Amino acid sequence: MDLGFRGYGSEVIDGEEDLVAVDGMRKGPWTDEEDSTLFQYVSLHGEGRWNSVAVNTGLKRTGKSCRLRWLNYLRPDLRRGNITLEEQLLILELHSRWGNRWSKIAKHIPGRTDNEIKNYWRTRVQKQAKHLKCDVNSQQFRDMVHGVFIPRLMEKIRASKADSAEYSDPDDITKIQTSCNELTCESSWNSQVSPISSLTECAYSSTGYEYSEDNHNTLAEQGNWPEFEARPPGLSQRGWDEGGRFTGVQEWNEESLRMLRRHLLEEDF
DNA sequence: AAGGAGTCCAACCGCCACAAG
DNA sequence: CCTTGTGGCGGTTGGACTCCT
Repeated sequence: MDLGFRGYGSEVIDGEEDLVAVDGMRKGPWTDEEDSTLFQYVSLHGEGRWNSVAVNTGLKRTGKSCRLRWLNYLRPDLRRGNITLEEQLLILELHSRWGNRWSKIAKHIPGRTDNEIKNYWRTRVQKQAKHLKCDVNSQQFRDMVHGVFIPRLMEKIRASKADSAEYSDPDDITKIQTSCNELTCESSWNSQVSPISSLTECAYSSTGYEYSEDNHNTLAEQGNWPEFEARPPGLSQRGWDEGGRFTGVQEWNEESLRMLRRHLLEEDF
């Protein structure tokens, strides 16, 4: 059965004894035969009761292992291939809201597993944070995500869409903005989605303003609180400390943004 | 060509929540 | 209430693969 697997080591012959746990259950990479057995069983009987899957099929795998293999690899609705720009955008946005709630994030990205998203985050995003000497869980990094990574992704999406007939006018950023907003603010999302972005909250806190709808509306009416770029007077002009460490939203200015963008271009994030 | 370093990702592990008995 | 079984989740690991020197 060819399911288009891209995994490695689907046939294990040598060292087979290393793959058998003390309870007689197999461990390690799945063989094509095991995959086929599990696939046929779940296709026929549906998901759930994973321990009974192992019992009824004769697979020497734990229920947990069967469940994981199905969810992360055999499920027919899985998408294959690289994470797209739009998916990256969603991951960044959703992670900024929910943190490491991988399964919750995965539910909003059709065809992608929590494992895939988690791997993407750890290998790509955390690497960036490490290079920038920035804690991935810090407010600073969240600021960077919203202030630089997301705009950069949106620009990339805009550039790629500009090649298609759908977005024939490459200068029309509004269309892309709308497209991205649709991606990140769909009404189908559940009510736990924050009405304001963490970026906005952060921008408020950096000024000493408490966020409230009244405050927000007043400032918006005055036209001086558009979003991230709105930086109240008197804040530092530096975005980096002496050690090359990124220092956060209160330090945003043109120079710090240029430095960060240059770094990202070099890294091709 | 070789081998060391870095990357990617499938799979495992431990913990937790929840339901049933 | 406990205990046990089960499924789900996030963190971590290990090995194949790729890149770089």
